[in-house]
Amino acid sequence: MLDPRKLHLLRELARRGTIAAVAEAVTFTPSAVSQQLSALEREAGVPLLERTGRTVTLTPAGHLLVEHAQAVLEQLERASAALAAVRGGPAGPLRIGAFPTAARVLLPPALAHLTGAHPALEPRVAEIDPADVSAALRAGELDVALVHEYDFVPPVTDASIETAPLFGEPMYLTDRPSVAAARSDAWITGKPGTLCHSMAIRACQAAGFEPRVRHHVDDFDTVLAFAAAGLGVALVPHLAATAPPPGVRLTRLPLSRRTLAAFRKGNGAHPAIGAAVTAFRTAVPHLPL
Amino acid sequence: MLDPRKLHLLRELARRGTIAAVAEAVTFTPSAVSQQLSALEREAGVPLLERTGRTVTLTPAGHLLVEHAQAVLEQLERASAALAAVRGGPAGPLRIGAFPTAARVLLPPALAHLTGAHPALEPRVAEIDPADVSAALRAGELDVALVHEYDFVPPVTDASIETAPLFGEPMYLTDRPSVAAARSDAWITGKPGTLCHSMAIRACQAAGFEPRVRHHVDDFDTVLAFAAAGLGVALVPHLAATAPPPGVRLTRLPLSRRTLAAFRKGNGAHPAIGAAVTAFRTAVPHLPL
DNA sequence: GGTCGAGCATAAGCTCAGCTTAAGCTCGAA
DNA sequence: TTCGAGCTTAAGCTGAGCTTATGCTCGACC
Repeated sequence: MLDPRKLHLLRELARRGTIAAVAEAVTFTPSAVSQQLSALEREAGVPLLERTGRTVTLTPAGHLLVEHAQAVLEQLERASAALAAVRGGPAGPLRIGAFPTAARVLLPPALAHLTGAHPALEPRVAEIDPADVSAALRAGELDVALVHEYDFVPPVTDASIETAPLFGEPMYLTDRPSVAAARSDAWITGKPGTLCHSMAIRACQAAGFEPRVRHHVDDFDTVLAFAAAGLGVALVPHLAATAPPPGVRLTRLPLSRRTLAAFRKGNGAHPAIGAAVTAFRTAVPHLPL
Repeated sequence: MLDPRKLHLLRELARRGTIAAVAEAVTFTPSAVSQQLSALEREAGVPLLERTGRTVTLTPAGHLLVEHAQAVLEQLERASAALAAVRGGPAGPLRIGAFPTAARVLLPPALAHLTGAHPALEPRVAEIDPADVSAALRAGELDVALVHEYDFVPPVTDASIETAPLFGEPMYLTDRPSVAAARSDAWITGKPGTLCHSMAIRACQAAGFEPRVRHHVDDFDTVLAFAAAGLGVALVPHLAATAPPPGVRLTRLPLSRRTLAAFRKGNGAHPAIGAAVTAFRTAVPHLPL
């Protein structure tokens, strides 16, 4: 019988690319991962990995098995969720990941509602950029996460992750009437690798130019302070722009950002996940949208 | 993460009813099964078994988990079948179960065709009554089995077993024009617990009487010899009635028997299973139906 | 073109999950 | 009341699977 633990390692290898990265994700040594994958290959009776020097890539058979691993792990997740549901209402630790703006604006009322409704639940929040959410969910470091997706930026596209939409909000540009009008300005974006960074780049590309990025700042309050000081222009979401500093003029753009809850596929039936999504949605009407 | 091996034990317990029977099926000691199920309960966090004295029954939560176990094991079976397919054509051992008539009539030409088309395949045949097929398939003692279903007898009804129809044949009654006309005769049926036994009982019940069963004989040649000796009447399928002994008159009834190939759900994509079903079907046209 | 470091595999050793045997408990049947 | 079928618990042993240690390969960098 195929071992789901080994299948999980194979799936992680398919996503992360190196055995070392898989080992880090599951807090094993690379040696252990290597041994497990070798054993899986032996049981499979067909090469799954191609070793070329110091790198390793999946064979077509490997990719095929990853597809099946996905289905198996999803079913196991469903079974666990069903057990959690039969154990009773939401209880125990619930690890929540959130991007900074959500952590500040959405989570306080949501968590108040959540712990009020389910005293046995122990929510634990960690800040995380949406770009890293899929990996953290798959690795079991998080149970549910708040993420956003922008126009121009592909949404979470991971077969093992499921999302539930929460709300949308418009985007604003500082001090210019349109993205095209900021063609020759200095830009303030998020750090490379974050979703906010990609979002700004893609929006400018869609307007026909490559932005000149001068400052990499993740916190939108700081971004607005920079803009107020005339250091550049930036795109900010509504939630971060309810009280702009004096001297910053915001123009609403035909761009939007959607916020979603993400969790492992098959885990949606888990009562704690359901309670969290409900709490998030309950908190949304109180937001200054 | 839930362990599929433990889930398999729970599923077997749901079918077989006692820990001792499960242990016998998987060739463990009852102690090992008991320990594994206790561990599963601990991981599940909810009672799955109810111990009342020396017997054990599944709780509702236990039954729920069995449903999920079924889905998980089916996905694992699919994954294994996909690997077997990617390994190449049908090869290796293939354990085939068959009821006696099929073993004598259908299997010789089917196996000739099978090994001719796939020399790397090593078919191994074991005679088995259709009533025991599901358990043997689930336990992994067989890979594919020939079974039959009669009118009046419910077909294989096991969520973990899948069937592929092969052929149907009419049934015959010895020395009487109809079942109703044999109301007061002595009957020859299969041994209690076999499908042939149930079939005869149900057919008589449908005709409005309870048969007086005097002889329990499984082999249809022997049955016909008994009938020729005037020891009773019997229902025989066409395949067993192509050369009745002198003195036995056969009447074709509006009853039929269907022969099917059975295998574990999810295993249908296994190349050896596919090849076997094809071979069975190829052999059917040569049968004296 | 050496040198360094990142990445993977193998060897050796150790720990613990999971099996067996043995013994005890419970309950229905004779 | 005794016996046996069935489950659990205790104790011990083996092997799967982890770690550490070591060696190999190859691209990057001076």
